[in-house]
Amino acid sequence: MALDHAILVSLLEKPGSGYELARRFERSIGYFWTATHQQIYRVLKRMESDGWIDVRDVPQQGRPDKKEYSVAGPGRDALSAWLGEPIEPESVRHDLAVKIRGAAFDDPAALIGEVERHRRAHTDRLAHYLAGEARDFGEPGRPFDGPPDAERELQHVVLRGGIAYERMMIAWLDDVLATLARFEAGH
Amino acid sequence: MALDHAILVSLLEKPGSGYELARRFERSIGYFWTATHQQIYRVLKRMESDGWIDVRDVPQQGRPDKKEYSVAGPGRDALSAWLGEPIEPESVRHDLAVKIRGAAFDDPAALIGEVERHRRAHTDRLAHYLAGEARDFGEPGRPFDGPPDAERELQHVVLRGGIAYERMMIAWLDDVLATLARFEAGH
DNA sequence: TCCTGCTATGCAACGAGTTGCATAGCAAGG
DNA sequence: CCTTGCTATGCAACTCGTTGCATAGCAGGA
Repeated sequence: MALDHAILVSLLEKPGSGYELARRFERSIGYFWTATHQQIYRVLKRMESDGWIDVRDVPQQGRPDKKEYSVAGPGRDALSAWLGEPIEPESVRHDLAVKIRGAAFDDPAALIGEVERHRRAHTDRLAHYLAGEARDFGEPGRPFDGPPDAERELQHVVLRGGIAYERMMIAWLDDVLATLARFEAGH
Repeated sequence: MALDHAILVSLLEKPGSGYELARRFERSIGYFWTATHQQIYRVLKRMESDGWIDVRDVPQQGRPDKKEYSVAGPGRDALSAWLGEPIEPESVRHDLAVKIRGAAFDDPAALIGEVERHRRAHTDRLAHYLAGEARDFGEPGRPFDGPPDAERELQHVVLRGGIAYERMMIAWLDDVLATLARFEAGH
């Protein structure tokens, strides 16, 4: 179970509250891991009582206080141990693929709108990734020729993975649309 | 929740027992949906008591009897209704991406072996898909120019999606390996 | 003033998914 | 004969993930 580890990594990149983590899981981390605030608060509570993370009460003005979490020694060790052990290739769950195969027993053409909707979601996300890449990793921001920064480089390669995934999906959804079009009424 | 619907689609493609379904979920269906025999038996029981599927006891020689399930009217209706309603784009969970970003706080080069292992798993799966494509959708098996068979065409487009996914993953893992190599000891 | 909306945290209940274990018949090999 | 292994089905316990709801302070607009 990697939610623990996803949270640890995020807190190592930058300490923050449960709420802030939930927001990150809607953005950057959300590109490869989803979690609701409920899961996050529950895991934070458990990791704190296990001594994996430290809490610090931060009073704020103009908004409610927050608890800022940061990774403690045991948390770092747990992450390190997890990094060292092999994980299984992810188990896949593509609702849309189920729908496409199921469409053979219904009206295939009726699925076109749904597929187009998904295609839009993927082009939107691709645009979002590309904007993020230009902002955070664009040439202008890197005029110095210092030593490579591991954190930055590794974030970039993960983002490139997201970009490759979205491009692949868009191309495939075009393939799906072309296939569905062949079954349109009258043919 | 689409496990119900994945099972319905599979039973429409071909009626079978819980055990046979479990095997399909290790093969063709498993390319886009995973499920253990426990989940399958549980769902079959519920769908049967809801009248979505019919059972038929099939005595066998040389092996235990089996219960063969097939889709009944209400099951077909339920599938049809589900096909008609929009679904959310899948939520992603990539353990490997978490590990890669986490590696910045450990030894990045130590991840190389793990990434290579995943790369091998993906090349194996790609080879498997391509063999299946050649077997089931190769030119020799389609010398007739009749009307397009929806079931077959849609299975093929889903398989092409799997192939595109594996190719994308292999290319990305090469990118990851090149990135990790830059952090190797001494650099 | 009241309503809406954002930050911030949390409980309780439920449903889905995982893991360990159990049974039972039959085949094949040592 | 005994063990291993495959087909075939299932229970029980547990963990993980989702959903609905609740609280509470403060900001901004109608």
